Amino acid sequence: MPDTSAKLQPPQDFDALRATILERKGELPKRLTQVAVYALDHPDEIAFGTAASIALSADVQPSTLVRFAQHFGFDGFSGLQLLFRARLRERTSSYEERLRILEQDGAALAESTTIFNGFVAAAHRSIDAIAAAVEPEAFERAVTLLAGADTIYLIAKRRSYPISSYMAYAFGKLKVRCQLVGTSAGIDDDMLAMATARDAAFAVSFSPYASESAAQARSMAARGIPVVSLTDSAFSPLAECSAEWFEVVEADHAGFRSLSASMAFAMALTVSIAEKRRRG
Amino acid sequence: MPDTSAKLQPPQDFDALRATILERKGELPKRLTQVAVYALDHPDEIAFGTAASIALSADVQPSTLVRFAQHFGFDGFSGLQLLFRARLRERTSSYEERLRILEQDGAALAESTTIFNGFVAAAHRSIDAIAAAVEPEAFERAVTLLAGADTIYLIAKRRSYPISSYMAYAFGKLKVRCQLVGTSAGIDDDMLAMATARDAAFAVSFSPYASESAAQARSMAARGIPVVSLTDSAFSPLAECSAEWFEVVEADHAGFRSLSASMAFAMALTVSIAEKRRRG
DNA sequence: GTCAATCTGGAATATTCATTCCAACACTGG
DNA sequence: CCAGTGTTGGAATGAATATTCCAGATTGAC
Repeated sequence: MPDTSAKLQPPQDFDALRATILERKGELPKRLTQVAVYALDHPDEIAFGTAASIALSADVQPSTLVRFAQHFGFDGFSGLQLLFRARLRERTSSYEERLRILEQDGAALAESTTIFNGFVAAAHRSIDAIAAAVEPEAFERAVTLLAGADTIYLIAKRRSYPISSYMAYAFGKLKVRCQLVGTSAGIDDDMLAMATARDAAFAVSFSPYASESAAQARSMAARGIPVVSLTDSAFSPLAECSAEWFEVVEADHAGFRSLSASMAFAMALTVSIAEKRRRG
Repeated sequence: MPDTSAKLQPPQDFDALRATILERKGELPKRLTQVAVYALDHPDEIAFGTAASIALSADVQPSTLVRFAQHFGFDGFSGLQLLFRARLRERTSSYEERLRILEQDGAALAESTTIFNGFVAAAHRSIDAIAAAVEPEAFERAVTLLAGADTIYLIAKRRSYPISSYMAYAFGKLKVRCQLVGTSAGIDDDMLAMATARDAAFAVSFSPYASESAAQARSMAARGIPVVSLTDSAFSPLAECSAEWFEVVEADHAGFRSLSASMAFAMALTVSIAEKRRRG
């Protein structure tokens, strides 16, 4: 029994284990690396699951889990699992602590922490708001409309641009044809001129509205190309020329809005469209 | 078999169980009361322990635990234990409980609605996860580091690009000098070559990692330019070459991840940096 | 291309665990 | 004091689980 790997002292707490794993990740065989990645990325699963269930979702054999544990000096998988459970017990208490701090609001906290907590809270609120504001029927209509289009034109400038750019990326992966409008200067209008009534457009614009986006959406609508839009007010210039439009009010922190809710909406729309196409 | 105690419907979540226990506490026999008290006082023990170990520390027999569970309509002790475990998982996100219901009753709804609800739930979970994962001290260090830089280089490709593009927009509004890397092909490396040790970089990359981003971050680090990064795993190539790095695990819905949490983080970082600069 | 060393998958095994069962016990009402 | 009903402890059981083992596959060196 050449106990080369038998560290007599297995790590005593989760942080030590984590450090050891990261340190030795280079010299690990393939399957053990796979376990290492899974373990650090899904610690909760390790804590709660059984060897069999974890093995399944990490796509390895149960025996590999045992080997992995033994490689780091544990008796078996169970010993390693104990550390993951201990971590969970401690973390929940520290998380509750954090929530308490968040509530009592920090005179004592670093300003960055206050800002961070503020954006986290704002994101939560925004997402709640959009969940309440979007009517399932309207969403379904929008999906049907866009799924039926030959090419989907994505119109967004400035602050909205990250949303359309992410949609363009996702559509690419999902093999849905789309055109991202607003990239390089100049060619936008030429691109839009090629759109036909068999296409459709999705426009995003928040106050203060980029006049260009509104103008482009209007001209599309005038040519019989249906427009779906995401905006932040019923008075938005986009609303009036859209076949369907959705209102998302991103909660702000200190006057700055994040895009968390819009991003969730955009992804839901993107995936729904792809799914509807796939089904015929 | 007088199944007087056989509630056909056992409590479905921890709060319901807790309520039921408290309600019926008076009419419980001695040993079962003992278990009830122990269970509500040491929920974590119930979640992780084995029937034997719990019995030992609650000073009852294992069989009593089973009887206790059955008394409340469960099949056996294991069924009850599941609730305690679920609670521990979901304590991280109080939203999840509410939203899980949204997710699971999708049969009657249009598919697009299910997808939408799924992304809303995933966004909530992601944001909770990042709130728990980001240490205030590390965040403050990252802010200080980036606020002290002459120019902030933003490195991100593909799926991460919307994040850096939004940061670039916000930095522009906030009058913080930055360079967005990854726009047009070719000039990226020339741009990065101009960076000096007085600058800093912020890199974002999620699995599957764009090798370009990692290489650029590494080369920056090698030239003494501090790198802060946002990524989704401790094994990310970004983690090892960063002065500070943050882990955000975006919850996924049907395999697709949105960027809600990353967006909130990015905004918090951006605004914090600007704020720190403004104050000197 | 061959060999040795290491790694991997999956069946076989040993252990641990929850559960059941029954005899002994403690209350309660007559 | 005596049934009768409900409760309790602890051993027996059977299921689930972690662990071990070995043959086959893979990798790396020469």
